[in-house]
Amino acid sequence: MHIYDSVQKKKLPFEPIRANEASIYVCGPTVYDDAHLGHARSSLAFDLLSRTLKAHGYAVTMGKNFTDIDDKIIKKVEATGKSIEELTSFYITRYLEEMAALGIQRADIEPKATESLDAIEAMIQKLIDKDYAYVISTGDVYFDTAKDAHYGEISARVAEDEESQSRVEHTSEKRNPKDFALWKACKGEEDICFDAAFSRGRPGWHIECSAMIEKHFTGDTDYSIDIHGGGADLLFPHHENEAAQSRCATGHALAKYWMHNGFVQIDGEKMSKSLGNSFFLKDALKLYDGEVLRYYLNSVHYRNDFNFSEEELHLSKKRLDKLYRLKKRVSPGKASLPNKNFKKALLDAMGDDLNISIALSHIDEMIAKTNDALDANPKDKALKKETLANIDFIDELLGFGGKEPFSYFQIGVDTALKEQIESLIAQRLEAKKAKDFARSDAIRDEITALGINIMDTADGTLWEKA
RNA sequence: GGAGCCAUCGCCAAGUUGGUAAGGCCGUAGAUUGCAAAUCUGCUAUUCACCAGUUCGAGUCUGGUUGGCUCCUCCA
Repeated sequence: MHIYDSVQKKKLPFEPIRANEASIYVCGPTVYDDAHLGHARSSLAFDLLSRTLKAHGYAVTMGKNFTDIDDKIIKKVEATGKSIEELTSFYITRYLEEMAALGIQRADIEPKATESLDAIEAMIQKLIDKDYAYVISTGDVYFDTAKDAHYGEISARVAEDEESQSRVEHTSEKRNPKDFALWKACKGEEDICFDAAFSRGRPGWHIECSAMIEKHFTGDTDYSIDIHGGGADLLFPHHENEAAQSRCATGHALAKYWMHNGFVQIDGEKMSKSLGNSFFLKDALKLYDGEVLRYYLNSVHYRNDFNFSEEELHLSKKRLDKLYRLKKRVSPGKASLPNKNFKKALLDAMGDDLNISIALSHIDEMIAKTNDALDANPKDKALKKETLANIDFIDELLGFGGKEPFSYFQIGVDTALKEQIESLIAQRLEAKKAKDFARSDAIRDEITALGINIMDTADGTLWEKA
């Protein structure tokens, strides 16, 4: 299996620290607001990575944090009058629910910053002791980038360029403009802060991840974890700083491989709060089924930017529908074993840095071939069982196709409507039997007007929501 | 101003070490159907933003041009 390392900028064979094991840590959200499609894409990308590694036989340990202490959270606390606990646990719960709707498997370790303060304080203290960090008069603690010879290697940033044209304003007693805060001392008495040896305050953003990884993963190996993931915007400064802290504190590298997912864009621009073009996941899930969203958001390679459009989403659903129509055709029944070649083709495609496009094309090919064979021999039981197993495997590896096929096509149809449809179909059948095609077509129009498509098959009339 | 990514059919989108353009949607012709729908089959880029170069051979390598995006501030 190969993955693309965004530090070395090339595809590398995946050789984990420990044979047959894979540890992944992904930067999770700062929980001060609802998740948007961009969060979904990142989660989806690393869910796919985790599933792929598992299918390739690795025992995966996935860690994903929640940043639950931060300026933005504090602002929101002040604005809403809610407690920080109340606020963050609300968004964490919602985040987990929404991700579950997308079929994302829960991480094995889900640390929160506020529950990792001991590890954070310990790591900062270690950096101070080793003289990689310094405390200024306000009590803030900064990382001294000049002391780290390897600083800049993660994001491949030239050391000289930052000063003159940087958009960052530097004030304070920082020794170097690139130095970043490990700990921010509290300023007012009302501030939300915690006691630490160096000052009363709260952790900087970057140190959290390093400390949590250190706490939950690190052993006495050359790297703390195998793969560190996150959005492409985290490469600098977040991951650069994480790597520096961990390297200097622990004496070994943070991650063996770094993977970054591309952005979700709206009309060709990055979706972000500041541009005001965010599409919240909760709103998307009101309009579309989570599985359809998952299929759509995963249909483009994780490293590419993803231009979201509702039109494309609908087209994408058509492709998923075909899989479920096939499933309908081979259901109900018991799955046997997936076709060996098919399974291998999917594993190979996904094993090549998650080449989802190739995987999907194999699925489409399998669908066409199976339909063809079923047209020729509708009672091929062995094929039906194998097909069910193929679809089970798709669900395991890619996370779609797992629903009961009849219910998939009835999402959003209530019981009353369902009864109405079935009654109309029965009436139409009567008309057809009497060869009263004018009437049967009129009934079909009536059904269509309800937003339902029907199709006559050898097994009777089937219907699905348009 | 600095750093990087990207540009493939009407649309979405693959394309390891250069070897003669996957797949899906749409469209179209046909099989099937009372008609549809669904399903299947055929057709649909001599060409990969543009220019020049290396090569027997380039979408794939090199240089340049144009256009788009991202990072350098919180950000998935």
